[in-house]
Amino acid sequence: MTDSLLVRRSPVKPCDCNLARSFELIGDRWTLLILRSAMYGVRRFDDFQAELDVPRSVLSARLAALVDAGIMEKREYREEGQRARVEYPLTEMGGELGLPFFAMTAWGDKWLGEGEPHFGLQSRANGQKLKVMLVDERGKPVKPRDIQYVVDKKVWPPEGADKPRRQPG
Amino acid sequence: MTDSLLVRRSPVKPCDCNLARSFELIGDRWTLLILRSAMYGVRRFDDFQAELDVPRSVLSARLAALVDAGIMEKREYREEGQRARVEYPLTEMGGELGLPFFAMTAWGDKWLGEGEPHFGLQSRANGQKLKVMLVDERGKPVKPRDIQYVVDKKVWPPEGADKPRRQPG
DNA sequence: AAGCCTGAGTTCATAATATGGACTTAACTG
DNA sequence: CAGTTAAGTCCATATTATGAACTCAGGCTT
Repeated sequence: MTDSLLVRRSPVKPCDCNLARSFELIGDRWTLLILRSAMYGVRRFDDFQAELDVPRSVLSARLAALVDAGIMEKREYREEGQRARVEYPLTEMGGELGLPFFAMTAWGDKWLGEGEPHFGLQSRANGQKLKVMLVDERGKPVKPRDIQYVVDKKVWPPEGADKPRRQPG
Repeated sequence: MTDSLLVRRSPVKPCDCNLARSFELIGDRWTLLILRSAMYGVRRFDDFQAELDVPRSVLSARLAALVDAGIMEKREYREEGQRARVEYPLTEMGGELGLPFFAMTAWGDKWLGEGEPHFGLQSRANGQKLKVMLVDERGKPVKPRDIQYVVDKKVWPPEGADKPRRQPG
């Protein structure tokens, strides 16, 4: 009965890892906070600036990087009888960060929250609360104990070794 | 038929937001990469250092912060006939970042990946691939169109306004 | 027309962090 | 006893962030 295997390297090198790549793109405090606001619908330079109190020069650089990455779009728009303005809406790519962000919100609610969380999701159809889960191909929820990592079609860590100490979920 | 409402502030102030709080704790490139490796089972100082090529002084500071936050634990252990060593396993709190990280991985696979992803999850019981989804209280998957934001028990954005341009999922 | 306001930035001097390499310390090992 | 390994610390330099002030264009007011 060994204690759990000593894992000395990740099975996916950081440079081949889409999680690591994502973090390269958006894994920085201001970028994440900008995206949080964007997810709620904020779109204008000065509104991001006022809400987050981010230095204007940093905001400018971060928005440019997000546009460059395809996560936001820079767009001119014109309200009735107003001059043209700039807005930064999320693209489809950016919008789909909603799921990881909501999973992260749930984590924060559980581990950092005081009292009831302010924010949640519900079904428009029946008002039921929604949560993020791991499901199998039939849509059936899976228990944490039943989860295995797979790397390049092989179970990981290799046979004989214990499973990693922690599993998602 | 107005164009979508101009949202000028998030409905949850950053300082009251558990998502923003999470980002304060772990929203930094090295911290995220350290946690990625930790999720795969890496636990030792030099192994994090070698895998990520992170400056030792930065690694030291980040690990201390993660321990302080309760996300990792600093622990002495001793292998058979070896001297005592230090390891940094994830706590339960840290392990539960698996779900948001996996959601993020799926996003990266879709939008940044080239070719087939290297990493996935499967059911131990039947080998089925697993994915992250939004489900209602009965465990039924929900379509993106059917999702509403709720802030302090009220639907948001307020009635009359359009929904935010993008929805999670 | 002159001056004011607003949104969306840019510029720049200073402050805070990161970086990389060398150094330290405490067990073991041959 | 000298060498090695793991887990750090220390420090000079380089990079990035910060905050305040400035720019610029279009529209509004009188």
